[in-house]
Amino acid sequence: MKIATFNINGIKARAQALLDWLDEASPDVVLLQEIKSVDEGFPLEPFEDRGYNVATHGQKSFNGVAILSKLPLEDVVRGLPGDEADDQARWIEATVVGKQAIRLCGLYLPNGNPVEIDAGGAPVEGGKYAYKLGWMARLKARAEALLAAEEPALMAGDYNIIPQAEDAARPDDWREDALFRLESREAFRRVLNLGFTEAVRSRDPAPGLYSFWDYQAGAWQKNNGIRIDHLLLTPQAADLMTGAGIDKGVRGRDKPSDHVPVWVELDL
DNA sequence: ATGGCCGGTGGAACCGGA
Repeated sequence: MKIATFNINGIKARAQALLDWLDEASPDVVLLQEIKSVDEGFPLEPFEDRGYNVATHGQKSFNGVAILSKLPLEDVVRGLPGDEADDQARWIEATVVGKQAIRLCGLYLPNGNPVEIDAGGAPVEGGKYAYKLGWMARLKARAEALLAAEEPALMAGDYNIIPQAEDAARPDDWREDALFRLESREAFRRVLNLGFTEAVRSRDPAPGLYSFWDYQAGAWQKNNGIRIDHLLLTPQAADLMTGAGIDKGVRGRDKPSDHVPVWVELDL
């Protein structure tokens, strides 16, 4: 079973690009981020024509996540638990059943910029950086529950986290950015250290693996990228992993997203 | 060497992204 994550940056503007990639990569499941659409605006027909079931959790203009799956989507849950006041559409999960069942969580973690911290270094309450770190604390709680189930599961999506310096072409440019600041990396590490395996890095230790290249300043042409899209597997899912990769070439096509698909192959 | 974008909204410039 091939499971991918792809920040599509607008499903209506990117439907054809996504369909082209689906036709050649044939993933069984795709976790989408930044659909930038309400549920009713998602163009279902071409995906259903290709045999995908679709579950969406959208909102107007921004954010929005979705799952495409060739297998039926069961027990769909929308929204990350832990804050009833959070109305941003950044989390969706569902179960699919192959040889065995796997719980799939798709996420669009807040960017967190601009970083607002007070004189003592604490994130300013109500600011975007505090929202990011608070969201990551909620993510950790959900991650602990997934691990406690001791079953195959994954949490994948646009984490907006550069885990280590080798995950950026120019790490010095990101030192104080919300994607790479120490608090951000520590929060990501706390989740990983619960016992997750990050699919791509676990299989390839090489630097220079990126999943995002900015539209600005010729970032793609200079290969000035960062790796911020990740697939985190529970031990029971990691034991089934047979491959993982990044479809870098997608970034070089016409009208691309600024992210590319990242995928894992599981024996189930 | 330097600077460089894009989608959505709504109907012109902004907002938000990373």
